[in-house]
Amino acid sequence: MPEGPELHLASCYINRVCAGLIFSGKVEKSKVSKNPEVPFESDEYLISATSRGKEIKLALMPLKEEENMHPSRGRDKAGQSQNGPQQPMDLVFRFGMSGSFKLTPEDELPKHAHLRFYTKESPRQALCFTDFRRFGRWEVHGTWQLDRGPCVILEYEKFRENVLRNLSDKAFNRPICEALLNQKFFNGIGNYLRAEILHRLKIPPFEKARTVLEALQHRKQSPGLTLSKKVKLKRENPDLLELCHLLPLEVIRLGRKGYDPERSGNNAAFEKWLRCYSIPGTKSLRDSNGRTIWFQGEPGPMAPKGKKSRKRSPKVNADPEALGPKVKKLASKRSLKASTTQEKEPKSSGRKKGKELFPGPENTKTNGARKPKVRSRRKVSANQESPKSEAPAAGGKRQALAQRSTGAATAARRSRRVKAE
DNA sequence: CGTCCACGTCTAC
DNA sequence: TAGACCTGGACGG
Repeated sequence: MPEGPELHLASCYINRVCAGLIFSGKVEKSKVSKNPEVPFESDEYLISATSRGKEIKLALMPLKEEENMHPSRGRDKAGQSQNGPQQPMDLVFRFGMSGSFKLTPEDELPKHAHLRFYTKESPRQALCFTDFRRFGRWEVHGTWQLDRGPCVILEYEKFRENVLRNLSDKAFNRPICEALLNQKFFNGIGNYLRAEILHRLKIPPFEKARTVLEALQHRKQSPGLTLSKKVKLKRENPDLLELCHLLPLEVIRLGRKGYDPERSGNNAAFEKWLRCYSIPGTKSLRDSNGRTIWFQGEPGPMAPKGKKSRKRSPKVNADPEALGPKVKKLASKRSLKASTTQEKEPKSSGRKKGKELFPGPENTKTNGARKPKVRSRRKVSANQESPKSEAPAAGGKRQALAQRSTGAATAARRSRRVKAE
C-alpha cells in the first residue's frame, strides 16, 4: 500500500469504517511481530486516523473515564499499577513495503494481521494492521518522525518552502531522482511517484537536484499576460514541486483502485494512470541506493557510469484499438525483469544494488530486452489462516547472508523457515 | 526448484 | 554505503 497516497487513503478508510464503531478490550499483537506491544485497554473507545506523508497516526480515545481499569476487573497483572482510567493513546505507523489497514469480521482475520483492535458489539469485527513483509513499524505514544518533512499532500505550502529554503542542504547534491526519495524533504514520495513526477516534466532523473530546484526559486514572470492567463498557465504547467502534490492527489482520486497488490490483476485503473513506472517501453536504471528508477529519454549527467539503461520491451500484442496517443494499453502483467538495466553476468553470485560489475563492453545482442512473457498464472488464493499460526521466520539467528545468497543458502533458509504464517 | 524483484526504511561497519 | 529485514509472485530451467 505504501506511498503517500496509499497512507492517506488508509487514514480515510479507517475514519470511514470506524465512524460510529465502538471498540473494546485490549489491543492484540501477533507473536511474530517485533513491534512493541500496545498497552491499551478500554471498555469503550473510538479510533480515528490522520496521515502525514508516509506515516499514519491512530488515535485511541476512551469514551468514558471511569469503567476501564476498574480494579475488580483484575487487569493489573504484572504489577501494572491500577492507576486511573485509560488515557487516550496515539500510535504512529509506517507501512514499510506492504502495510495496510483492514476491518474484517473477528472470525475472518486476514493473514499477517499484526495488530488488532476489536469492536465491542457482536458480531465482533477487528481493525487489523496487516503487513506480510513486516517492514512496517508502529510506535506507542508515537509522534510524527522528527526528521520527516511536511506532507506533500496535506502541507503543500510548507513542503514547498522547506525545499526551496534549504537548497544548500547536501541532500540536493544528489541526483533529483534520489533527492525525491528523501523523506526529510519529500515526505510521501516513493518509487512510483518519483518516476511519474520526473516523467511528466521530462526531467532526466540523474540531473542534479539543486540544478533542477534552483530554477523554481523564483517563479517566472510573464509580464505581458493578464492575471487569468497567468493562472491558467500555471495550472496547466505545474512545476516539479507542484507535481509532488498534484500527482498524489490524482492517485487519491483513483481511490481504492490505486496501488493495491491485494487485488493484483485488478489494478487496471492504477496501471492506466501510470505513464512511466514499470511500463513496457520505458528505461530503467538502479540509483545509488539500488532502487530502480524508470524514465524515458536521457538519464542525465549524474547517471551511474558503466550502466546502460535498457528499455523494457514493448507489449507485443497490442490491441490495435488501444494505440491512441492516450490510451496505450499496458501489459496486464508487467514483467519487471524484462526491462532491467544491465545484463547480468551469467551467474556472478553476488549482485546487489547498483554495484554490478561491468564485465566488459555491452554486448548488445545477447542482452537485455527479454520479452516479458505474459504468462498468466493462476493465482493461488491465499486463504485466511489464523494469524496465531504465524511462526517466527528463521528461529533465532536470522539469515546472516546477503540476500543475494547462493542456492544452497537459499535452500537452507527456506527449509528453516517454518511454513505457516 | 531456484532466482530475481517488489509501493521502505534502519543500522552497523 | 552495504546489508538486514521479510514474504511471495513471476519467471526460467
